Amino acid sequence: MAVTIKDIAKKTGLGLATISKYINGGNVRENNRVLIESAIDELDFTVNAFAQGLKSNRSKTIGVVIPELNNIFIATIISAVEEILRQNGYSVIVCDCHTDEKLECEAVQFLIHKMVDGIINMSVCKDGKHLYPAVTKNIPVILIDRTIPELSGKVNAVLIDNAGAAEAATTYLLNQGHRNIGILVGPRDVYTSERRLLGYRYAFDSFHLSPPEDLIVCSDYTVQGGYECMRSWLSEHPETTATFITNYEMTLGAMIAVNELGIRVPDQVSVIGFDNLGLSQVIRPKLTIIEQPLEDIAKHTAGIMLDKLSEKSPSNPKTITLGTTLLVGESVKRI
Amino acid sequence: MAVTIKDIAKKTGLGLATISKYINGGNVRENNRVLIESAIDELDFTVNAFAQGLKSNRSKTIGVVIPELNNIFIATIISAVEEILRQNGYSVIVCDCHTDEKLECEAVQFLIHKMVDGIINMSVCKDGKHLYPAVTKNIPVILIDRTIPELSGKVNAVLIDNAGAAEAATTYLLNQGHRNIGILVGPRDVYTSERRLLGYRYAFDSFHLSPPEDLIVCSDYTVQGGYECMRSWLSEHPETTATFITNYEMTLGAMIAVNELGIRVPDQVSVIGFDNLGLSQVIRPKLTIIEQPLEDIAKHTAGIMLDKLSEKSPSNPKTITLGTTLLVGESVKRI
DNA sequence: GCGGTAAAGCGAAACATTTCGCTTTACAAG
DNA sequence: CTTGTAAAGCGAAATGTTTCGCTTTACCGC
Repeated sequence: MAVTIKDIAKKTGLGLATISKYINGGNVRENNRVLIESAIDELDFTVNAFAQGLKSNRSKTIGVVIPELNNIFIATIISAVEEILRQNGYSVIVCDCHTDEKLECEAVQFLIHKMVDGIINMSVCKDGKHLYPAVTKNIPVILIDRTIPELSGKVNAVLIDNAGAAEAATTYLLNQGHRNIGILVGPRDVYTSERRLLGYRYAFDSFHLSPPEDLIVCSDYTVQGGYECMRSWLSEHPETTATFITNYEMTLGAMIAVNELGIRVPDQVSVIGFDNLGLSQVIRPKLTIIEQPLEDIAKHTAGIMLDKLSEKSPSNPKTITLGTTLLVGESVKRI
Repeated sequence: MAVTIKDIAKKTGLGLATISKYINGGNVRENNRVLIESAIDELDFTVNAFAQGLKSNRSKTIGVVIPELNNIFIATIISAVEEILRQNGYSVIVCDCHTDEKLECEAVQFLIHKMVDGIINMSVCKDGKHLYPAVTKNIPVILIDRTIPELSGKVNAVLIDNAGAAEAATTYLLNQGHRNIGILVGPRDVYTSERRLLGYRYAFDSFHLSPPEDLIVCSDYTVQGGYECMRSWLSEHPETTATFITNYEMTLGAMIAVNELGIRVPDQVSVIGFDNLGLSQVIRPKLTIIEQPLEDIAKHTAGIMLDKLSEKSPSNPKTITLGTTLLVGESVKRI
C-alpha cells in the first residue's frame, strides 16, 4: 500500500542503505541525490515514523505535564516551547493534570508509554515521586517554574529568581516611603509562593524593619482570590498604603476590586503587580509590575531539552535561574 | 535490552499470539491471565508503541492545530478535549500556528508525518487547502468554532450558533427599549465574526428597523481592540445606549475602558458581553453575557473523533451546531 | 465416557526502517 | 598507468508487535 524506501531503492536502482542515508542527512553522490529526490516526489514517499522509532528508539516527541493549560502564564510558556521544538522536528504532547497529583503521576506514565524522548513538567506534586519512572529510564526531565529538592542532581530546572523579584518590588516600595506594605501570595506550599514571601521578608530585613504580619495574605493565585483580598485590605486594613500582588490572575482581580470601589491608584493605594501579560498592558494607571522573562524561560527550556537529546553520553543536569525586571509604571506613589 | 512479549511468552510458556491477545483485551484462560500478569509485573514489561504502530498503522495520537494556545477560550476547549482523549488512551499533539496560514499548513503536514490518527483544527486558513493532505489520506478531521464551506461533506465540524447568539442578545436589547445599539465584531473575514454580525442584523429586521450602521465596528478580537472601541463609542457616539461585544477579550477591554472613564454600567451605557470565562464572573456589575457551551464543544469534538476512529467503515462527516445561553446579569438597563 | 462446539492457543510472516561490516567507486598523486 | 585513500554504496539482520489460518483444549449434555 504505502510507499517505502524499498520502492525508492527499486526505482532508483540504489540500495536500501543509501536511501536511508539520504533520509538521515548523510552524504550521497550528487546524481544519486537528484535521482532519489525525484523518485520521492514521484511516488509521494514519506518515511514511516513507526519503523524509524522501532529501530532508533526515539519518537522525536516531548511530553509536557502542566497543572492547567487554561492559564495564560503557563500557556504562553508552553506555546513558545512548542514552537521551538516543532521547528526542530519534535512534536509536543500536552497533558493537563488539572492540579491533581494523581492525574499528574498518571500523565508521566502515559507519556512514557507513548515513548516520549523527554518530559517538561511544571510540577504539582511536591516530592517528585511522579517523575521517578522517567528518571529511572534516563528520560531527560526539565522542571519549569517550580523545583523539587528531592530530585536535585537528577533533573534539569529552569526557574526564575522569585525571592529576588519579590525583594526588588518590596525594596522599591520601601524606598518610596511605604511601610504598611501588603503582600498577597499563593498557596503556602507552592514553591513560587514561599520564595516570593521570603523575598518580601528579606527586603524588610535589609531595612531593619519587621514586616506588617497582618498584611501578609495567602490566597490561591486566582482572580477571585485577588479580588477578595484587595477588598478586605481596603476595608479591614485602611492603614495599607501599598500592595504587592504576586501573580497575574490575582493582580487582575485586585485591579477589578480597586476599580469597582472607586479607589484611586496610586493616590489612595499603591500597587505592584506580577507578569506583563495581555491585560497588564491595558490597565490604567499603567501598572508597576514584576515581569517574568517568559520568552527566555521557553528558550532555555527548549534549548536544554534539545541539548540533552542530542548529546551522546548523558551529562549532569542543569539548573538555570533567570532574573526578573521591575517595570516602573504609574501605580506607585512616593510618600 | 528491553523486555518484549517474547520474554513474557518464554516466561509463561505461552505463545506470542496469546500474549498479544491478552494485551489487546482478548480472552485468555483465567490461570493464564494470572500467569501473564505476574510475568509482566516481574519483568516490568511495557508494550512497545512503535512496534504496535508499525503493525496496526495507528498511533493513538490526535493532532490539534489552533491559532493561539495563549487564548483562554481556545485553551479551555483544548484542555477539555485533551482530558477526554487521554482517558481513552489517545495523546494530543498541540500545534500553535500563531494565526499564520503558512505555519498552519506546515503543522498539518507535520502531524501527518507524526502519524496522527486524526486532526482537530480551529482554522486560520479560509479555504481549507491546508487540510487537503489529511482529507486525501482519509484522516478524520474535525473543525471547531469555524467552518470551511469548501470542505463541506469532507470533514466534521462542531460549531456554535453564532447568528442565533447575536440575534438573541440584540433582540434582548431591543426589547429593553434600546435602539442605538453598538456591536463590536472581530475581523471581517473570520467566520464567527460574519455570523455574529448577521444575527445582529436579523434582530433589527425582525423589528422592522434598520441597524445604526455608525455603531457597527470591526475590530480584532483583542483586549486592546475592545478597549479602544469602547472609548471611541463613548466619546464619538454619545447617542449609544447599549453595546454588544462579541468575544471575551474585547469584552474585558471594553469593561476596563468603562471603569477608567468612570462610566456607570448600566446607567449610562448597557453592555452585553461574550463568554462566561474567568474574569466575566468577577466584573461588577454582573455582566449580561452570551455563554458558549465550551464543555459541550469539547465533549462533542472528542466524541466524534473517538467514533470516527473506532468505526470500521468510514461514515459521512457530521456537523454539530450548539446553542448558546443568554445569561442575564445587571449590565443592561430597561429604557 | 463420548461427541460436538465454542473458546483459546499457536508459530510464522509481515510491517518499514536503521545499522553493521564490508566492498566498490572515484579521483588525485606519483 | 598504477596505486592509495577517502567517500559512497550495499545486503542482511534486527527491531517488537499483530494477524492469519489453523490446531488444540475444555466443557457441556447426553
